[in-house]
Amino acid sequence: MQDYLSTLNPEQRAAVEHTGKPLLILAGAGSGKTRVITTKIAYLIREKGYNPYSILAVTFTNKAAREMKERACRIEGRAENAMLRTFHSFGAWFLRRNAEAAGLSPNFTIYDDDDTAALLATIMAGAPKGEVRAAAGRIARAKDYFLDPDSLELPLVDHRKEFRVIYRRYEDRLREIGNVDFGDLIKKPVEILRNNPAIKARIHDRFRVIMVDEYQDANIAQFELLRELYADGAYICVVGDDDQSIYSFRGAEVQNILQFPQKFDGVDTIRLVRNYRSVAPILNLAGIVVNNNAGRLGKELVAERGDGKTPRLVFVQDQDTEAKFCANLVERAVDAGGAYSDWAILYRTNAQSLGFETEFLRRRVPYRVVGSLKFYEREEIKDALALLALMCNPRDEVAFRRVVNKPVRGIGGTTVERVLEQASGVGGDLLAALNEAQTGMTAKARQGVQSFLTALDEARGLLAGNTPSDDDGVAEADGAAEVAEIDGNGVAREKPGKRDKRDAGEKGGKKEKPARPLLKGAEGLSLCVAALAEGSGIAGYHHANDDIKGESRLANLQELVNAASLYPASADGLAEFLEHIELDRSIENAEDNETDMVTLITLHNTKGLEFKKVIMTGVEQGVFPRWDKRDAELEEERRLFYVGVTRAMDELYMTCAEIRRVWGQTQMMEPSVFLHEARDADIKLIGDVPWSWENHRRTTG
DNA sequence: GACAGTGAAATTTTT
DNA sequence: TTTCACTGTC
Repeated sequence: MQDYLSTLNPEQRAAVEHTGKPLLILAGAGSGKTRVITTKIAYLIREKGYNPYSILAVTFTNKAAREMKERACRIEGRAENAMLRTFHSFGAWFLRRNAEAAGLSPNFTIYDDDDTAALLATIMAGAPKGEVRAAAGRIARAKDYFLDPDSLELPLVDHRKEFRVIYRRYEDRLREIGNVDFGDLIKKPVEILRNNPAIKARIHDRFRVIMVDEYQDANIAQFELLRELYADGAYICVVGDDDQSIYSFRGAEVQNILQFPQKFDGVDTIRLVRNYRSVAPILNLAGIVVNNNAGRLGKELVAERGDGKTPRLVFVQDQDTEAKFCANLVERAVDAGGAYSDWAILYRTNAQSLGFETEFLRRRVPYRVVGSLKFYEREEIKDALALLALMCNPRDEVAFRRVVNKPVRGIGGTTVERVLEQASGVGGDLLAALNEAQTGMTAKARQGVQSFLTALDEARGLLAGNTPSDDDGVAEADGAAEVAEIDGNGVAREKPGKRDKRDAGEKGGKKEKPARPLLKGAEGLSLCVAALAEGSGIAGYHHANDDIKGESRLANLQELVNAASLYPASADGLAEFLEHIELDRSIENAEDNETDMVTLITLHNTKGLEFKKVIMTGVEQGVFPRWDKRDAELEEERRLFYVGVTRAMDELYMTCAEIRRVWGQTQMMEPSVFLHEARDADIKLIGDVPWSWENHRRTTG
């Protein structure tokens, strides 16, 4: 009758049916972890009578969250109402509903790492960009570890006493602006729950089941959040694999999973060690290498698939040979009836993808590069998003600075600083301050300010429930501005030219460019986005750049406009759109999944994925692991090796080059220490085995 | 504010 | 080698 349970193995089934005490599921690679979680959600609803509404399951990636929801719903439709989110998306959800308790307005927007660095740059005026970035990183790390500017442990992140000051000032500025950064999405909810018993009681009342996927990647702040969310009598279940912890450099704390049994009362532990993904020799190799790590919980995976092809270690001359070898291998397999999508090329650093791309392009081997799509990091997209953010929150200093004089409208640094100063008089509203600051400006600057404010106003007017404000004497300034623009400066040709273009659109004069291309066919929120991009001049500015450099920035803006059409044209819709973009930057390329292509991917990005055939490239000392890795960091690299190897289902190849060009210099390479550690595994050597490898074998083996 | 020229630096990065 | 941040000039 419960046939959805009958396909589980005994341990999986025990994990699914477990209730009561806190549960730690140690799930090795390929042991059916996602299956267990999704089945468990269905089971709790169907068999244990839990209201789906009372179930919270958190993951780290949006992709994982989506997949979990989809799979859980396939087993039990009511899972639709369970809350399956990423940690950060849950934090944002919680924070919007309890913004007041954190001294925030619910219309806050979320600063990404770039925004954070931009804000910090205004605090660390004059500091080199690298230093600002580093400090921004340490602030993020401090928040990962749940440390305040006045925490005693802050020196563990940065021992310099200036850091405390900088962190404090950063926090103060962020509060004044009324926005949050990624770290706040976790840290603030913890603080709210600690300081507001009523809110905490409400949350405890609601969430009776808490589940966490990839628990080995949780940081301290996330652990604290779980602790606050967890109510007496509720059920908590975390799933993870200490051997796959590869993000400690970003604050993930392996101790969370290692210490879980000590941190919660009466924890039950279930190990999932049957691997259904890889053939035995691959799993054996992975196990032998990761066994060199100390401080593991320790588990031996069992290859349910049994024996299979022996992993190959391929010695190649250099990186060009390496790329050719990969292309050959793939082509030969495809000629024999295989698919391109069976294959994945793994590398340690993004820079290594270039060689493969060049070779694959030349050979017409179809490929996709995972994770390199930086759509939301593009200048034009960030500009448009800053305009939208400013509309959402007129106190957003970072957004304001970014777009106030782009395109150039005569608002220089001095004016910007003056406006920021004045803004404190109008509750931090930078647009109001800008409007007021016009009195001291040249007519030209005033014209620029007017068109900027008008554009924002018009776009806001396109949101339901808003009408453009019709005050401020916008009309009066126009006449004077016209005059000023003409007698403005020596670049006589440029200014009138721009005006011509604008007029041409309306009068149908010049045909080459439609005046407001983005507005065509826009609907929903995209109408607002398009109007803002056009009206602010950002679209025109980047279109001009396209003409010169042959880029496709206008097309990218068009993409953004299209994406917005899914949201309602309202203030809430806008906030939702911005939040979605901040929290989920993965671009779902529907074609990618359907087209037959080789996957090029960094080792880090492969977690959670599997491929029939994997080529792990650049397995050389200095590249993987990098030179500077020792102790704990070396162990993390080793886990990365483990993750890479265990992605492979049927075939694994590892390539090791004799020489490699690094930053234009040719270097002699040595096989990775991980390969030496693997030498007791069954591996087939291919190519010219280097002297050092044989030598090492003789002396140690 | 846009440019050319110079010199130093160069991971991984779920959110 | 490439990329970028910084500097000085127009």
